[in-house]
Amino acid sequence: MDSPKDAIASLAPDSLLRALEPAQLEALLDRASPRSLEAGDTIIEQGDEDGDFAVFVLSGGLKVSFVSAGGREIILSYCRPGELVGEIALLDSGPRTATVTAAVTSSVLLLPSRSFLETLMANPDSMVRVMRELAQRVRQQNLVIESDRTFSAGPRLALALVRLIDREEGEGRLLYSPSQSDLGAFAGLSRESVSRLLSEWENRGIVSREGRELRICDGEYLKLMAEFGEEA
Amino acid sequence: MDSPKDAIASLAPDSLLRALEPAQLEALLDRASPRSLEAGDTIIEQGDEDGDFAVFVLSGGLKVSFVSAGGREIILSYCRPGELVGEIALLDSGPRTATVTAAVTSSVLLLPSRSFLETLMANPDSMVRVMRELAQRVRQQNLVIESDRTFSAGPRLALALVRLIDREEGEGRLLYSPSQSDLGAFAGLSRESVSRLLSEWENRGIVSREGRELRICDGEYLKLMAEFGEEA
DNA sequence: CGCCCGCTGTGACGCGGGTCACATGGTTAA
DNA sequence: TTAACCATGTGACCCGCGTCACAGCGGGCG
Repeated sequence: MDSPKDAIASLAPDSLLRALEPAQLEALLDRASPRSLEAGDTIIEQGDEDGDFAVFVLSGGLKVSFVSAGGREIILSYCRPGELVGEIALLDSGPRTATVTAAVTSSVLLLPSRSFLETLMANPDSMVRVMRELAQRVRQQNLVIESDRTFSAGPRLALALVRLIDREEGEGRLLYSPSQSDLGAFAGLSRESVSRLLSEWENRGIVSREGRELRICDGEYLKLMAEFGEEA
Repeated sequence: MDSPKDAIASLAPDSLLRALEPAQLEALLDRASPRSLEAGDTIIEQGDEDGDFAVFVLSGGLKVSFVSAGGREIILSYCRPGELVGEIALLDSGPRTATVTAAVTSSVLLLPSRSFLETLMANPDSMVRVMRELAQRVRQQNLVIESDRTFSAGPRLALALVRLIDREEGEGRLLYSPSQSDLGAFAGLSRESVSRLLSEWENRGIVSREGRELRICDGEYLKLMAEFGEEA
């Protein structure tokens, strides 16, 4: 069987829900609704006022994005199994500011606001974990702001790719197969620039493409570029 | 007298430390060190490994910044009284990624990691507040990323100014008197662009300058520009 | 006083990358 | 098959803003 509990057990040991006491986990799962998503399915929509739940990723991967004032899509992050999404609107009870869609077939757990907060309050340890996750997110965003402001197109795309590398699958596989438009929205570039950069990198042997699949050949190089800029 | 406790009492009612039980506050203050800062004094340095304390702003204002890979300064935010800074390194026990200096004469409270966390754990309510503050920060950063990516120089500078408006002092006063370089580092612009924009806005009556002091005349206009772009 | 240093204004120049336009190829539906 | 659609390649153009260079101006200090 593939009950939520099994899925949780297979996650990283420091993942949020694994921090809970069995009894509390049980109680939380009782009130949570599991849900399966096909690639492209939307689970949270930008602008929703009644965002009374957080989403916990059991398997697959979610894409967090919003459309900016200019009408362009901006992809903020991709969430992996074990991560929590949508808890921000829940914490400050504001409206949803981003849309969350499945990047690939995924299964998630919808945690209703009330029971989620209750469980947290009853388990300070897990609260520290949530705070830690928020802290990481702030750090990650600082990186993106730095990258946006100080680097040219190459390093920015490099950062986007590095953030997409699948840490489970070996050999430079990505979390999913993004279109060039997606990469652009993630890196803050136009689709055309992405296309030109990828061609160049393919020639240099940094990435390769088999069909529509993108493979990272020299991840180290990309990491250096993302951190230090064009000529590392 | 102006003991920390008095200072705290004068802060916004939803501020973090005011959430504590009197006994807990007492205990925390016992282990905290108050500190006075002159404008320009540094209290946290980017790269510090032993960042075992958070900083609570009692009065004045702090500037949070770091120097990017390109050597340019990036200003992430300005902290007002009642806000907490430097808790991120503490939560995930990473190194300090930003430098914190006093923008004006300020008084702060240094909260040692241990007692801070202990107090939080003992008071779930205050933990929720910290989470809320982190959530706000994430939202704010999303805004900055959006602004960086979709807007030209004008709206970006507008956002920087809006973020600097002093909500206490009426009449478009700023938190402090930033140099054009500071504004550039905050908005992600060159010093020269800031200069040109401010001149233009002064002609249009949107801002005014008395000496080195910058005054916001039409804050609403700036807010619109920051949110929707050049021609609002 | 004269000197230096930091902040500020302004012109000229160059280039990175966004935008537009169009071609190609692969995939689905009629 | 043809048509429609989408993702992708690529060239040409253009303009915003960063960079460089320099000038004026306080203000502090020896």
